[in-house]
Amino acid sequence: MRYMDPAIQERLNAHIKKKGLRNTPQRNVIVEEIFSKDEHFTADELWERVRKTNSGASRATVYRTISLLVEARLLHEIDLGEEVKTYDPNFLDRPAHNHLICVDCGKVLEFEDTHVELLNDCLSKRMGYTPVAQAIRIEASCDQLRIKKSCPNLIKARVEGKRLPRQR
Amino acid sequence: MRYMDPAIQERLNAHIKKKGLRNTPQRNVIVEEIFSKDEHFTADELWERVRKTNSGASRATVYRTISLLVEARLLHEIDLGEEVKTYDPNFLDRPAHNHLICVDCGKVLEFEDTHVELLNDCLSKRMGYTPVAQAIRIEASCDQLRIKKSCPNLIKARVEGKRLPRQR
DNA sequence: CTGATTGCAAATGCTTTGCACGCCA
DNA sequence: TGGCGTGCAAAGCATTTGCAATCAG
Repeated sequence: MRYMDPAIQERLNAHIKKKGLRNTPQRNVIVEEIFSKDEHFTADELWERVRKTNSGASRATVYRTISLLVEARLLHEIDLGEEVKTYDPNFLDRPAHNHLICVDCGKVLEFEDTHVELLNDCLSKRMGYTPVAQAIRIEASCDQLRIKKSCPNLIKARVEGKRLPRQR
Repeated sequence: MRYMDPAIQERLNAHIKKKGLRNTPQRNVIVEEIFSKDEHFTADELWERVRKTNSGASRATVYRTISLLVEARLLHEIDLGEEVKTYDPNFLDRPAHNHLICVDCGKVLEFEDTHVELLNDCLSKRMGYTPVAQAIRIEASCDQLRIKKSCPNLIKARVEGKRLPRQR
């Protein structure tokens, strides 16, 4: 459990003011719910979490708030290779991070790496384009599982009954 | 205009045989349509192209054939940051390519770069995961446009009435 | 007061599916 | 002949939107 970074509230207020929007209790509950954890989520998962707060906020408002936050660049839509859209609330802390997905257990890890910048520079020189943003999804297999034949995440995922990645 | 690589047909036949499936004229028309160009496409764009062949293949069969080809790993779903799914028929030629999207005109360029392999090695050492696949989308601005105030792609895109990227 | 925001339900848009018929092997 | 593949229309599903009521500033 994590408390919401005050910088989020600040930036959101700035956005709201700039756009001539208003403050509402429903929106505040949803924003609080999003940024009180560092978990990735889908719209539906967020709606479930919001519902449990008994704040009365509706599904439509959840969707509208997500759009608002994405527009304000406080929340990012990320590509995890899933069918449904997934959102990531951690870009204020780590603006340049990307995602690694374990093909064995489905666990998502965030990473930052200087090779991404090197790649950007290289493309700039070779292709005549200057990168402004990148979205990298890396699917990888767990070394520990291959070597030791077991991996704590996989065991945990099975115990929790999570849907494991499709096998190839 | 490009002719379809015979290797595609071969691999598709192998997949069909292995799965106990059958050859049909509708499916052949759709496969031919996909691999006769190196263009990325959405299901709906493909359906339009197939319709013009007057082969009588239906929209449902277009969707079913796309699924079949993705499963056979002859076609890849790619992340261009669009709302609708986009498919790329060029992975047999260049299995490790990724995509750069011009934020000015929307043009999509394919690239391969050794830094991606370096990134993979690095993650392997640092995080204990061995990458098996990656999907990289880089958004970049056109240097020529910034320097010369004009870019042939942008002019072309405007003439053709293409929808330009949303401005930020 | 003004108009942004909300909840609800209906609408939307892409994709999948059930079914009966047809066709490949 | 068996059962895979097809077209059609209906269903599914996530997301968006119209509307009237409500509420913030």
